[in-house]
Amino acid sequence: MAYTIKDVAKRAGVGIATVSRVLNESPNVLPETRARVLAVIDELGYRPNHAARQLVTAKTNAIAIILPFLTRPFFIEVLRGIEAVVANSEYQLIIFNVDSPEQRTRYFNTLPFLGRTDGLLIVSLPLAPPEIKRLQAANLPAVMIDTQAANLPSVVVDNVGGAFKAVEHLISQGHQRIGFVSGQLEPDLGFTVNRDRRRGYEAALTAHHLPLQPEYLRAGFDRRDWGHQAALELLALPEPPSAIFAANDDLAFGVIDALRERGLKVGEDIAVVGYDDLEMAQLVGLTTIHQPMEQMGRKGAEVLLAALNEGTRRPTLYTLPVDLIERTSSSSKLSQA
Amino acid sequence: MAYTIKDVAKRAGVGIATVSRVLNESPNVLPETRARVLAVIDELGYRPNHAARQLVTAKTNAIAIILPFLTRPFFIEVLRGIEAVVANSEYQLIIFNVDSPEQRTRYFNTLPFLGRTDGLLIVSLPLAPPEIKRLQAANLPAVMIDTQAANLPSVVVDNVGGAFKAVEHLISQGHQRIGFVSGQLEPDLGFTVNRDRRRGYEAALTAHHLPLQPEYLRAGFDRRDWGHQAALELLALPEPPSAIFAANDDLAFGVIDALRERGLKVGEDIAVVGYDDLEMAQLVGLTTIHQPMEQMGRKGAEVLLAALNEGTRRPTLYTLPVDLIERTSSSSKLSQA
DNA sequence: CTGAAAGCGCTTACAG
DNA sequence: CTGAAAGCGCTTACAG
Repeated sequence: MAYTIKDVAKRAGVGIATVSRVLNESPNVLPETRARVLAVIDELGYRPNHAARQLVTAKTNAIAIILPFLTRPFFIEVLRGIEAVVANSEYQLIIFNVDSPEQRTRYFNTLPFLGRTDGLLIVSLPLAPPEIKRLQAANLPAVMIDTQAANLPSVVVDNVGGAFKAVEHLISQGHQRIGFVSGQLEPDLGFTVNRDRRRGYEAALTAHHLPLQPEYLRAGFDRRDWGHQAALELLALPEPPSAIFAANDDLAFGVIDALRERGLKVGEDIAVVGYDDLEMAQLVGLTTIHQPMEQMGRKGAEVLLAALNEGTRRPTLYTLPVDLIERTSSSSKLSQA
Repeated sequence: MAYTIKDVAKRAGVGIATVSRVLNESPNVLPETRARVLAVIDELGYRPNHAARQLVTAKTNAIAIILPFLTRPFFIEVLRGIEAVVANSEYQLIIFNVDSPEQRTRYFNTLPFLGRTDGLLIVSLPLAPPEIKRLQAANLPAVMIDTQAANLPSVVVDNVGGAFKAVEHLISQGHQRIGFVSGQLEPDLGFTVNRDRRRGYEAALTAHHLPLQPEYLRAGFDRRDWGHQAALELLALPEPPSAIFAANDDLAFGVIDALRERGLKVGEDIAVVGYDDLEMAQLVGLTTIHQPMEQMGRKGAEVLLAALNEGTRRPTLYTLPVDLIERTSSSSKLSQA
């Protein structure tokens, strides 16, 4: 078996309390004692047992991140930001992927992270009031990212405002008939992105005195093939839109695919704007709304670590800005038609 | 504070050992006793303390995954496969991202996961003999994914064979001058992919009696912009290649960008083949080698869990197959030129 | 500055 | 089938 604190103490000729003090960098140790202990630790390759330490300190030195759809680029970027911050701390990162509503419910009912982590980072998953209560009862610091809860610090982006910017951009290019393609408005996991972005879409139209046309709204699924299908449906309309705003880049890629299939030149015959600014958006020349995804992760992790280290736990709302990135998919030469 | 096993025992009118037996599903408990204990557990919302359990059982119920470059699609896909398998087990997944050689060295020297995890999944990072020895000394089961170690179970794909397939495909389309764009052949972290794929490239040329032309080899960095630059360099050659094999899709995207900038039609004027079959490859019409990335993750996790649960720990090598996916970037109409 | 002792919350022989 | 007791490897008052 591995060496224990007793082995070190015996070999260094001190008590285990002294070894513990050296380990925990207590100032109350004579320099020569410390040196002797450190030498033995080094010699033996001793490493303190985490479980024992946890048991007595009631600290795990781990934080958990709970996120849906691990493979979607958005979440990956957020994860990357989180990881970067956590890696520079003393904490370890435990990951929980929640893909289905059942899984989600099970998680927040059993709180499997309880007692295994000192804090929680919840990405994009809205929490129901009883779930929030349960978290707080467990006294587990939590930070929400890309979603918010009344009593918890939350890091969000302005989805309504971003969508507004996107649609206003199309209007400024002369478009009057603008379709909106999105995922479900009331999805299983309770996301509000699609709804928020639609609100921005509607607000922009209204602000510019354009009519809201129900047939231009295509809410379906958060999948590229839905973007494809929705675009075909829009094109089949008696009066098809001259521009399409997709609630995320992935949908936009599906839209673009469909338009090309129909022989339309994106950015010339019809304009497309996405949302996310995935890496691929640049390659495709997609005008889109850039979200600071990695920065959301960083910010969330920083807020959590601050709460953990300094005990600051005010339920602040951090809203990160979004920007319109203009590319060729919405170039203006067509629009004045 | 949270309830402890003592609270449950007292309230149920039994000893703590009996509560423990119920918790651990020992058969030696009278059904009515069990029922009473379970009722109290439920009533109190009691949850056993992990640290205490770990301390006495010396099991953490966690496994760690160590991977580089968390955001690269390849690793994400592997991670996804791992997560899917681990989520269905009793284990939790701790993630360590290792991006720099210094970080890498530090990790394998300090083994920060030691005592925090029951097993290790190492993705793509080759281990030096002393590092392997250290792992084995720590008696920590480990499985290698996309890299191999002599004494450890390893899940790999046939990179040499995949590259061979890719180049042979180009040759079959009539190409004789085939460039090769890759990342560093001897990268800091010790990856061997680029080298392996180049070996496949060379083997295919040799097998078909084509000359190896040093000026067609462009080894630089694993970044899209290098693909871009390398392509420009190849085009500037007195006798530029008629086809380019890129060691991964991301490089291929850079290559394609450059070709388009130069006014070349990919798949007509010049052929391009990538490696990885990223989601984006389909959108771009890139012919490429498909790797079962998620499956590699699954397989690795399964092997590790088997080792953990059943104690099977034979150092088996699992080689997963790769396939050529033909798309428009290498369509044959040009090649007979 | 340092050591002996108590205690963290469990599991597991050992008796019965 | 069940309970009292020992022990896992630490940290932390408490004395000195």
